[in-house]
Amino acid sequence: MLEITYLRENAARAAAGLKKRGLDAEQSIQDILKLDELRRQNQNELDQALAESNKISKEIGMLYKSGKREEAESAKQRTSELKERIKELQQEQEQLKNSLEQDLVALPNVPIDSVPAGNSEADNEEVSRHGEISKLPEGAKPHWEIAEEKQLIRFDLGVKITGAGFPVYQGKGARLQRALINFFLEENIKAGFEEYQPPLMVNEESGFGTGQLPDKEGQMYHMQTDNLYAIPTAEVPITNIFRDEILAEDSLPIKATAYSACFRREAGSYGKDVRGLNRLHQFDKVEVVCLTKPEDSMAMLDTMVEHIAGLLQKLELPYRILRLCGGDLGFTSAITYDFEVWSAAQERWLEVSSVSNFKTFQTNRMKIRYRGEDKKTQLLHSLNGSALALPRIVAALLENHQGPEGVRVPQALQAYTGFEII
RNA sequence: GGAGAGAUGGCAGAGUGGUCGAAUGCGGUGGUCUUGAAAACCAUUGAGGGUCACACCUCCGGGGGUUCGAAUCCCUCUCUCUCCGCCA
Repeated sequence: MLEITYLRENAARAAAGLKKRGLDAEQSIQDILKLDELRRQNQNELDQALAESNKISKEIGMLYKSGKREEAESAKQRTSELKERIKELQQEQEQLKNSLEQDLVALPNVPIDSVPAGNSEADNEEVSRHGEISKLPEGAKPHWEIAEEKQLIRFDLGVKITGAGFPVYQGKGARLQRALINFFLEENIKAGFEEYQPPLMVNEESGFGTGQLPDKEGQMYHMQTDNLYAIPTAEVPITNIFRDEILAEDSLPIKATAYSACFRREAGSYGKDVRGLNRLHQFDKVEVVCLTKPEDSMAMLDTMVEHIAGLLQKLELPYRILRLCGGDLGFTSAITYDFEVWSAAQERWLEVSSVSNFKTFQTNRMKIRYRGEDKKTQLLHSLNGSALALPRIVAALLENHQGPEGVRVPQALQAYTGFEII
């Protein structure tokens, strides 16, 4: 949710920024500012009426105390009209607040200056490309065939016990998963992130906090009996840890990492994109979440990008970094870098990480603040990224590192797998 | 699943109809003292809205009600804790 104070002062800038998303928001921003104006007017009136009413009440109290019953009774008469007026004003205030909130919540984050305009993936900017994209030898296979042949991932068993999109990992496939999780966590810890193990289910409030609710309600699994949601990413519980907190300046920046299973209904996505590990209902991911002072968030974004790039390099995977265009940007993000690894057999890029700076968009909703030197509370900036999502990494590892002897485990990972060849 | 207790400021914990945004203690901050520190003492210390700044308004788990007036009374919801049962 954008800050109303920001809109008051930067209406034109905001509208220009939102245009990069292909959104003409000029009118709705004007509407919001108008509502804001009305609301404040109304509140002024209401406050005055309340002040008056408070004053009279106090007087009545004192009159009773000094035994002047009659005067007190007559003072009571005066309040009835005032009470009516207060009730009216309060109802108006409620309505104004609601519509203001509703309109405000409907606006996506304003992209920062460096975000290119554009409508779709095609307009994303390739920032850099790393590693060799080598042609695979004759007879090379897509990951799902390798996984099936070597009994690493049992899609059939997943279907049997749960359903499509819930694979069973077996033998070296399971050990590879565990190794990757450990590898990512250890690397993140080395980079200064603190490890957390969050709940895999969250309440409604947390869903609202990070913005999954109410918009993406259908994307989460919902346990109706207890009204809990299975997390689509560790971002949700981790960021919500800090909801409604005022953090001490010297605890910043917050750098958190967590492994979690992630659950996504992926309603409406079918076709070849869902083949193998490309898209699942349950998958593993190690996430990083940061909270910084406003002035530090862009530097933190760079640090995160660099760190994630390092992970992919250690896995010896060819990858590229994209700066998403306005139209491809998530609702809450001000700037996002996507990491894509090359799927050698499918001959296409697969997204494995998305690193974003949300500025105050999330923290405004969650009221995550800190107290600066001037003693005033101020909203923090939040950032997060995958470091990394496993399934597509596994797909890329199997495909890119396949050879006549089997699949080669990258050096950096061998300490975690305990084997060199799959 | 059964029974009970509770939800107040960073924490602990008073407050049962009026000057209570809320005693007290701890913690935090500033100061006095000290070579320095500790201790002691003094002062200060919730959040949000509003304002150029004040004034002023709102908030004692959420919602509703009674009343001139509610942290305090009533209704309702949510959550937490304790005991018993079951169980990894």
